[in-house]
Amino acid sequence: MTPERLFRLQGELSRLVEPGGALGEVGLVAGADAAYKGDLAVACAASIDMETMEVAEANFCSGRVSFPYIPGLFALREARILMEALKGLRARPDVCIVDGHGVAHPRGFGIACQVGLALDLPTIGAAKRRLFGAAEGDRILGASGEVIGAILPAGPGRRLYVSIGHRISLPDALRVVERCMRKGGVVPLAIAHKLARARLSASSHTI
DNA sequence: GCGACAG
DNA sequence: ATCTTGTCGC
Repeated sequence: MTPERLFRLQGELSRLVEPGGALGEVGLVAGADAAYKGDLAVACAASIDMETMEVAEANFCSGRVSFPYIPGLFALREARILMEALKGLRARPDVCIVDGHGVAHPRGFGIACQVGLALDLPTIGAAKRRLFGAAEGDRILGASGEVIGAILPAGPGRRLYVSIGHRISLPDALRVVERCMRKGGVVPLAIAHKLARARLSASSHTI
């Protein structure tokens, strides 16, 4: 599998992304993230109650990762383990926020798209740094004259790049993310991040 | 040729 | 992302 083949595949798959879909009432919003120690990875899917912003359920998946981190191919490293963590949740969340980009990607198919498409789940990509596209004004991320995402202020000197993953519109994605915003960042992602790191630490301390 | 480059 | 001390800001 050459890099060129992977690039072409991402481009083809990007056409399967559903940039809309009716996102009804959101009761559970999941956050998906992973922590690493060498090639050992622990992923956490944290389901958050949209009303209280409290953890309703959390599921983990640990394993070895073989693919290295390459900008643009992040999904090949982390999508599988994130999906396993998500599939293990007893209650299927209404939408999932993934730590990474959605369509704001060189080939329009970031990790949020891949996870959403594979699980047939509405997903949102939320990244702390830009990968593709250019800021158009203060709040819009665009490319080739198209809006590919939004830029949200996220604390002193910090920004959040939001783009759709699958089966959701950008306005709906923004509505969900903004409701999840706190001082510490995006609650579902912050929780998933914290729990993944805690689980990783606990497992590595086991003899 | 040079810079950019999710986690 | 992860490895890590002191340090700047509220």
